[in-house]
Amino acid sequence: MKVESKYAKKAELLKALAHPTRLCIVHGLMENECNVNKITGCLEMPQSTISQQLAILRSKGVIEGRRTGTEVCYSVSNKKAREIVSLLMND
Amino acid sequence: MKVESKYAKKAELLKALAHPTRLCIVHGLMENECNVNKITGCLEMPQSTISQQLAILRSKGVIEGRRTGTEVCYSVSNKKAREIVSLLMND
DNA sequence: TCGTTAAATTGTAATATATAGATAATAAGA
DNA sequence: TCTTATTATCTATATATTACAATTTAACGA
Repeated sequence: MKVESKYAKKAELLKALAHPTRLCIVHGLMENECNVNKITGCLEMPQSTISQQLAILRSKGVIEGRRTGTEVCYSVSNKKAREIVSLLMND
Repeated sequence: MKVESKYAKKAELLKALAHPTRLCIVHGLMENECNVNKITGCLEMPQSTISQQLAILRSKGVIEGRRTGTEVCYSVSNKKAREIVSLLMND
């Protein structure tokens, strides 16, 4: 792989996490998986905004959701993301 | 500290690193400190572009430079940034 | 003081990202 | 099928980021 694209790829993951709302979502999901509704309540933002941030995290492979009925339960599926957030938030 | 601002602050660090050029610079500086000129040669970009990225990293406290004569030697001054980049790049 | 080298700053156009309201899709239950 | 709950998508707008050329600043030696 070319050097540039290696860094580009890695930077993509950081970029996915480099936003207060998304960081908060991922950190929250690391402790307990939950649905968009709960997150929405927590973050005091319109549902569409949260849903859009979840879509970004999903598209970058950071999280994944499984649907049960009308709800979607999200969890952090990316190990590297998990490690980075732990490292970043521990203190 | 408010929860939002905690995440905002942490996200700032990630944002500083979340760019291919900046990530490359920091990773490079972790192995050997060097001046802007060398980095410029490495990355094949105009000097002003590199200098701008260095300014961003500096302003976020990721790196610091000490001047010797006409040159400025940069090094990674932020421990957390160092750890994140190691974690991110190791594989 | 001039000229040279190295680096920082500034101006600006192109591009990307964030946000929120409105609307659509999906699933379940009456 | 109609209604409700939950989540996703569309669209418009505001804001931020990025890249580069041009300019400026800083340090040095002749």
